[in-house]
Amino acid sequence: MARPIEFDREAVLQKAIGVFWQKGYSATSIKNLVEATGLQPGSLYAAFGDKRGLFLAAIDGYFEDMKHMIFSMLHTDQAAIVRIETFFNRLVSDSVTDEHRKGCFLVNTLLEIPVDDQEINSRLQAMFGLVENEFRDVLKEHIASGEFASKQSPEALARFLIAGIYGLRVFNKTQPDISALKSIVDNLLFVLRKKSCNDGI
Amino acid sequence: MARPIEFDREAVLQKAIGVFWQKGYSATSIKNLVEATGLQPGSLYAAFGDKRGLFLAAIDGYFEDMKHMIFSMLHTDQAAIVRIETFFNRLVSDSVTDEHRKGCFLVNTLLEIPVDDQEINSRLQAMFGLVENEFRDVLKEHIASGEFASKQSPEALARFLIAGIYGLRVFNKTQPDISALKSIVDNLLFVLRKKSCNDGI
DNA sequence: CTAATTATTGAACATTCGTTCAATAAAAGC
DNA sequence: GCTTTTATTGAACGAATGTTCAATAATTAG
Repeated sequence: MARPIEFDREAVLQKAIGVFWQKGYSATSIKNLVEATGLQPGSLYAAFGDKRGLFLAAIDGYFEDMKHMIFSMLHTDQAAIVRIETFFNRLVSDSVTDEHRKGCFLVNTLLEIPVDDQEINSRLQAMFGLVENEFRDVLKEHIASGEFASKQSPEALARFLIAGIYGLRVFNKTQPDISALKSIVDNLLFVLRKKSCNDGI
Repeated sequence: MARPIEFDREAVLQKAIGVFWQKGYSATSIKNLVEATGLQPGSLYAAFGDKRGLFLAAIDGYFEDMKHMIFSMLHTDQAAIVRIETFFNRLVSDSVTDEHRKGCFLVNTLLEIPVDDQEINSRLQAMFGLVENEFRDVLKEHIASGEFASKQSPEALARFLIAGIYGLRVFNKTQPDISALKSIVDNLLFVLRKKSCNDGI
């Protein structure tokens, strides 16, 4: 019935994610996106509305990828604590591997976008909330396993791990040192390891 | 001999810090700075060179203020662990007080500026390194006090606390909740509290 | 008061920004 | 083959960007 779309929307989106991830929203120009995607401005606007629309799509696309990675690590038949360890080990190895040290696109965005931008911030909040709930569920299992006795709620522990993820991502920006990151992870997970001993707080 | 400068350089710098802090480097325009400082472009350029020069001065000015606050809390006659507790309690109360949730200007900048900007990143690295060393010294005292027995080095523990600060600052962007922040701090400081028990890592 | 020096002003500069749209190209229906 | 529909192109738009500089104002030295 009409001329078909020539480009692969998903491929274009991945290119856009790469640019926004590396440069941030404000520092990314349409010219940058045109060059990276190979699309002309008109096609970009027809497909995504405007720069902000493309950015929102980039955030969503990134989170979709991230969600799959996280789920694949947290939903295995291993012990709960092992799954969490796996997650953090992967976070460390990914951090040192990333040569451009881009960190987490969502964390970067969270700090770049002003808090009064409700559209973006409520999205980010929902995304981080979803990850937090994933950890909470795994921590429930961990507690139920009897390997770990604490008065703390799985919710509080999940928030602690989420803050730990943030800390690692930012730390990697200043000191991309694998042994430093590993020792931070060790201290983070220490809180989840001992049977008693940790209720004096 | 000549016409004297009318404005207060320090006051202008503080205004500029406020704008850069709230909006970030890229999203801040000269117009924003002109409006905030009350200076005309020409005066701004005469005093600070260019936008980047003003930004660098803003970073330096912010760190100077921050350094004084940190030093005042970490150099008291209280026990080492109490000083660290004081620091984190202050961090939490400041976080929830900050109605614009601007977080830490330096952390925001760290995530905004690409890693290949050596001039800015080496400054930030030096600044965070200085804070890390402050914590390391207090942690040395803490270990020496005998209140805490661990195989871990004060350096590793300092890195852990620094990552904890990062984590708290980012966490506050998504969930500015005082009890959540407090529980994160509790878990952070738990690592420094028990005498033995924490060397199984 | 005059001359010299420097600060302040704000209009003007060349770019770059995000965005639009008429012209063109490519497909499908008849 | 012709019409219809939609995708692609890329030049063009006004607005905003960071920066400059000639004109003006304010001060001191002599």
